[in-house]
Amino acid sequence: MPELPEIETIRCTLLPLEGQLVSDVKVRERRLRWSINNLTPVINQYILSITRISKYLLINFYHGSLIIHLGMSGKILVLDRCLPPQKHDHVDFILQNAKILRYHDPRRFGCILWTTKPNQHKLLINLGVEPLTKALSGKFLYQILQGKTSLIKTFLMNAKYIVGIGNIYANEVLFKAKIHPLRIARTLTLNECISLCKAIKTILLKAIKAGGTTIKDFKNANNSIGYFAQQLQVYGKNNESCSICSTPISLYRLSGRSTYWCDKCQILN
DNA sequence: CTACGAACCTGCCTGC
DNA sequence: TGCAGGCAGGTTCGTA
Repeated sequence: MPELPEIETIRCTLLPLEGQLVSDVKVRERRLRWSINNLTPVINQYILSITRISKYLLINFYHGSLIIHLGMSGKILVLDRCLPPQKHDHVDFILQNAKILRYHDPRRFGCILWTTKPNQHKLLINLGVEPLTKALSGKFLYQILQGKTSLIKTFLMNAKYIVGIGNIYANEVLFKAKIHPLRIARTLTLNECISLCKAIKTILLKAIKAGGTTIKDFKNANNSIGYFAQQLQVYGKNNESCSICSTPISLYRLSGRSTYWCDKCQILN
């Protein structure tokens, strides 16, 4: 479900929980992507901060952190009081103010892991640059593309190089930069890397401002939808007219992922 | 080392 | 109405 803008949106709606004490944890289903480990260390501990690395949410305590990933279908909700758990409501964190932070994930591709050393955790090391920091520049992008024979869209979605870009935003960013998704990564020119870098930052920031993209069921922790879907130019627009040139948008399945582009605006050299 | 498809799961939608 | 098949916002793993 969620890419960087959606996780960041959820993080912002969770910020009021900073400073709260976790009074109890209820785990109903441990079998996520990895089995949920022992979460009892967070009981009677204060939430110091809630941060994001890549698509991971980190709930930080004095002596460790919860690493939370939402996979494809995960949701986090803050409930004002304890409502009866529904199907796939796998974990509740009960706060001292009686609110509940509830984790819901039908497909169970997500994870919740407690760690005392988040900086050394295997999920968080070996990640690429955060796209909204200065570390990502056109020049840097050009440098890391050298020698890469993968397709540019596949490259953008690989968190080893740049984190946070999933299928929706990879399609949108390439359209904005006028680069064909099937271009071989290393063939991009420096100028194309500069415009691609600019497109990444612009689109991710706009999507965060819009509260994320709700295609089907994305909701933030307050159960509100995001409005970036209204600004999508190609994702999910198969056969609709390109907003720039009216050419019908193309669709191709690239390694299991729907890939959308405008054949006229995005030239394959 | 790189790059790609399969696999992990459930739910929903389409078409027969 | 039922059922098979395809698809879904992510990531890791095995294989070439």
